[in-house]
Order: sequence, then structure tokens, then C-alpha cells
Amino acid sequence: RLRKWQERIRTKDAGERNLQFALSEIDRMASALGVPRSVREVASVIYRRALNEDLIRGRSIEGVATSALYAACRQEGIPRSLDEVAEVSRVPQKEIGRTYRYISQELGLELKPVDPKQFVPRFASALDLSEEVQAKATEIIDVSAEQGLLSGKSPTGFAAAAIYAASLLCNEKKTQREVADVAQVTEVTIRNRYQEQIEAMGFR
Amino acid sequence: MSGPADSIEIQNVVASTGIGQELDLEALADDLPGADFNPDNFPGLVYRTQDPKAAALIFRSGKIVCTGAKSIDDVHDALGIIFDKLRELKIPVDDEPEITVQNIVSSADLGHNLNLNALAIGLGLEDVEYEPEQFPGLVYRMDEPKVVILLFGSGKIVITGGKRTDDAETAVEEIVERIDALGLLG
DNA sequence: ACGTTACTTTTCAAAGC
DNA sequence: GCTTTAAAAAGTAACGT
Repeated sequence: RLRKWQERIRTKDAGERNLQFALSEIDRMASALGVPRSVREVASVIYRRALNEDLIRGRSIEGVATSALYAACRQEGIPRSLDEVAEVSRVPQKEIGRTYRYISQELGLELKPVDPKQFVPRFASALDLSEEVQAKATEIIDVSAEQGLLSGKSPTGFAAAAIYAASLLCNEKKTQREVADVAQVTEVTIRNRYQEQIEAMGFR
Repeated sequence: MSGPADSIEIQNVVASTGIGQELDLEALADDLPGADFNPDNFPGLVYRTQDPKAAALIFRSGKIVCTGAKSIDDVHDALGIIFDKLRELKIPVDDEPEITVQNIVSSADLGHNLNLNALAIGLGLEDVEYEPEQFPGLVYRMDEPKVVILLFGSGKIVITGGKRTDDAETAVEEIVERIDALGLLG
């Protein structure tokens, strides 16, 4: 009986330690990503729910913690790309994506597809672009999405192209390379999306 | 009436069978020209047929997986060729080994562009996986027939997971109906 | 800025780690 | 869970020229 008692304490302690580790990892990654405290709290709640529903079995703590943070950013409307999240995590991007899909499904998060417009303020400020460029980029995204150009396209690439186009239209030109670097997409992707968006806007 | 169902093309058929006899894959690798066998990598020996084009994974237990064929007939033809090759090598093969179709992959065209964002919400986020950052297709799991459908912005689709030839047809009719009911079919 | 090649997703069996 | 095999869809990426 004493052994059972000790094992319970050991298990409880191990569980506590794992939880503490996960929460501190969420905190560390959130800081590195520069997301507000409210998002870390949402991520913590998602992690605890995954823990309570036994979704961590067979998965790494770090993987679930990272996915919880990725999901929290989306839920709070300030998404980070999987690339960005993977940069501050020690879990490979592929595993983060797979784990995210799993916990999202099991917890019924039902998150809508990421809206490219949600990347505009962050990318634009990283490029020192004005409020005017941001408004223009947002308009370009709305118009081209309405014309059906968004289906299947990566939200970051779509946002990057719109920002590039808007910077040209507002005489605050940034090079494709500069925009590509902050959005972490290639210049080829920006070029391809840019061409379609310009046509959708009726320019040419 | 030409509809999306008429555009269905089988792209790949996966089937399993067995010759009812254990095999020495090392010896078989030497006797079968073109056979690939890397036991450190994978326990199966890979053998490809040219006509019909297919690939077979042959295991020590005598069980065989055939994949890459474009029709169920092609699966039978390809496996027939393999059975004959084994018999030529004096390996006893059951007279008519049972062949089980495990998966059929088909493609089709709905004929209209699709708004995948609207479709994700319309079909129900709980049954849909749509992460364009990772893959351009929307993944929809259908219960009856039990298949998985990948839908693309172009209106082209992939139906996989079915075991019967008509699963794809039933699935296409069903998905068209659901998309149409949402008013999302051009 | 081309073209080519290759990777992402889904499905399924096989034997073994 | 992974390893291998095949195939489609469309987007993105990384090569070399």
C-alpha cells in the first residue's frame, strides 16, 4: 500500500513537472514570437484541455505545446505561420502541423481558415510601411479573394503579394526580396500572386 | 447527360493477395531480373511489371501487394504475370490466389471553380480539413461511401479510400449534391 | 526569369522495428 | 509511429541555367 501511495505521488509529481514544463515552453515560445499574454493564456487552456482529454499520449509534450500556441494565435486573430512557430520550437514543422490538426479535431476548435488580412499589420510594420499601404493591401486581398483567387493559396504568400502590390501603388516601394523575407515565402510566390491580384484589381 | 460522374478516371488501384507459399527473397532477388530488394530498408521485394504498368511488393510470407495499376483488370493481369514468373522459377503458386482490392484512387472534375473557404464552413468545419498553408486541397471525409475526397479550387477532385469501383461515382454524386445545396457550385 | 525536379495531402496492404 | 509502392490534385520551394 505504501508503494501504491508513493507511485501516486511520483506520477502526480511527474505530471506536475510535465505541465510546468509545457507551460514554460509556451511562455518561452510566445515571448520569442512576441504574442501578447492573452494568447499565452489561451494556449495554456488549450494545452490543459488536451491533457485532460488524454490527447498527449503518443505525442511529444513540446509538440502539443507548440500546436496549442499555434492554435491560440489563430483563435485570437493574430496568426503566426507554421514556419514562424517552427523557428521558435524544437519540434519540426511537419509534426506541428500534424499535431495541430489532431488536437484541433479532437477538441473541436473549429478554427476557420487563416485570413491573409491578419498578416498585413505585422508584415507591413516590419517593413516600415504606412497605414495607407496597409489599407490598400487589405483592399487588394478583399477584391481578389472575392474573385475566387484565394482558394488553395497560402495565406502568407497571398498577404505578401498584396503588400508588395500596395507598396508600389502607394509609392513606398519595397522589393520582392524584402517582402519575401518578412513573410518567409519566395519571390516566385510573390510574383505569381501579384500578377493575379493586379489583374483582379483591374490594373495591368 | 454528361456530368461530373462521367469525368471519373481511376488513377491507381491497390490490392493484396498471397501465393500460399513462403519465399526466399534473397534467392528470388537473384532470379528475378529487375527486382529491388533492400531488407535493411524494407522487408518487401519490389518487382515492376511493364504491361500493364504496376509495382508489386513481395514478402517472405508469400503475401503480395500490387499497386500502381489503372484498373482492377490491370491488377489481375499484373499479378497473373507475377504468378507465372514465380511458377517459371519452380515456386508453387496456388491455382487462383484470392485478390482483394484494398484501395482505389480516382480523379474527377466538377466543372466549376470552388470557393474552398466557403466550402470549409459550409460542409462543416468538424468534417473538413483545409490548411492552405500546408496543402492546397480541402480534405473532406465522407461516411457513405466511406471515402476521403480532396477538393481543389479548380473544381478538380480526388476520391480515395474506396474499395469498390462504384464508390467514386456514388461519392461524386453525393459531394455535388452537398455543394449544390450550399449554393456553392458555380 | 525560366525549366526541371521534388516535396506537401489522402488512401491501403504487406513485415518488422 | 516508421520504413516502401503507386497515383491524382495544385501550391510552394529549391535547384541549375
